[in-house]
Amino acid sequence: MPQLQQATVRNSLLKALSPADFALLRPHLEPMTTQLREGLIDANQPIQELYFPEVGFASVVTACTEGQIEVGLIGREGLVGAAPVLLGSDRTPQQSFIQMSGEVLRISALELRAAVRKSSKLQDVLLRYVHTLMVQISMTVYAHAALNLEGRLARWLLMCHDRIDGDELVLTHEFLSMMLGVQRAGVTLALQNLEGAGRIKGRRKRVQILDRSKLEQLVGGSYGVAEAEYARLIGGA
Amino acid sequence: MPQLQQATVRNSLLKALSPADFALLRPHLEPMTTQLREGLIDANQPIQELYFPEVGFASVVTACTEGQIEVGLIGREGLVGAAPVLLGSDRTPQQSFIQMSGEVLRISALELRAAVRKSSKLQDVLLRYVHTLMVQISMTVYAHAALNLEGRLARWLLMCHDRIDGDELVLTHEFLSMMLGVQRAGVTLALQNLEGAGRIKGRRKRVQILDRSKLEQLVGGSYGVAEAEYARLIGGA
DNA sequence: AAATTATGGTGCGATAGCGAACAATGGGAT
DNA sequence: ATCCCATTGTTCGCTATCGCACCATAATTT
Repeated sequence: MPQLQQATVRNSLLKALSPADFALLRPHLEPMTTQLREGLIDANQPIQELYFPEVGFASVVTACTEGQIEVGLIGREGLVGAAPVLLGSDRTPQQSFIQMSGEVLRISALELRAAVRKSSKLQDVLLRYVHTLMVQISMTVYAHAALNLEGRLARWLLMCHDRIDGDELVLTHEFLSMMLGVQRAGVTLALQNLEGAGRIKGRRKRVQILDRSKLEQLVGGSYGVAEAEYARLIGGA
Repeated sequence: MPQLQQATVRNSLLKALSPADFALLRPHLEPMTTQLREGLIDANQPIQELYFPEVGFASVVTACTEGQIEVGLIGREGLVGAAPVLLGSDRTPQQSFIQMSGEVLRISALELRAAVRKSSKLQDVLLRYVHTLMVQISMTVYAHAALNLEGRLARWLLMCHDRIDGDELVLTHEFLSMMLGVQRAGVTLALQNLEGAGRIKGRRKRVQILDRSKLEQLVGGSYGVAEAEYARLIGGA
């Protein structure tokens, strides 16, 4: 297997590292394909590995009494498992799994911790990423508190769109309903509204993003804040 | 003014520090009384100071288009401003202000950063605290997504109760309604329900906690997770 | 003591989303 | 080509909460 080149990785967190920091991680990055719903981080279990998504993305959810609620989305801009491990906990009550299949670069928690100890610059970048994740989660609170289903759906579509190539998301209404914590029929109606307004185009198992700016009108500012923090602190790709 | 003693501070994050780490911070801690609604951290402004609450607590809110929504609560267990500063951002899109007046120990961001650079053990403790804060915010997402007003109110009361001495909270329905992102009349009804079930006793501008376990029944597991992480990672006080 | 303001209590129509059905449809399997 | 079933579309009554308005009561000021 050819060594990974920083210029060819698609994860923008890895891209943003200094060449020296990337070299620290490179020997320990293992490419891996991911399947829909594949678990990456289990709740309250020691975290053995972290994952830099290259294609596809993962959800971070809180699993509570009934059903799970998504709190964050991590794609090629991030690192799944970063928050607990970088903050010094070997586990977390949250859970992460693949939401859209693709590829990740896996690294053992041990090696990541060692690399971070060697390079404080590396630690700094990753901690700044954790900050953007915290902002994202905070905006998710806002979205649930202030937006109706249609608005939350619009926000979710925008965030997914950022993390894929092209304009077409492959997912079912059922799936969306779980992530947003609402019933499936409600998703169908909300999607129809979005489609009627020319914001998206729905096909079976597919949602095509037609007009991002029209979607952004619905989210009451809950989209874009975390993204701006990322651009400011990590890199403006 | 007498030097602060670690044994007599009430902030449990300061208490949890090693004596050497506390000594690093001590010269820079300035006691300060706080007023209701006093701003501690402004949104998108350089953070000059951080605050260890001693008495009272602060809210972290996301200010968006319309109204602000509370995402977290920081009292004598924590450090206001910890998340952005420890994660390497000099500012944050969120805002923090005093929710219940009292006392804080103020420290300049400059001095805190310097101390953290000198002692990685100090940094580790503070980062673990940031982790617990992240968990708290995640559970706030869950609360908004899965609980009705009564449940969210119960959770909020429990969290406040942890951060005060005694059983009586001084606050108005109006205030609660802003924090929970609902209308004032709804808070009145929810409080009446809680009171009818013997969980609390309401007086004008006052809410007395009568039965914590009955309150915990309403929150669907959204209370306690962050607190358990704190006990596990910082100290079981 | 009277006036004023802040706070809490209550009622009513409107709406969003739930829960639970059932119908229609498209695409993969055989 | 046909069948089957996952997926999507649609409907209906129900409940929580909103938005608004109005009144009651306590605290504060004069």
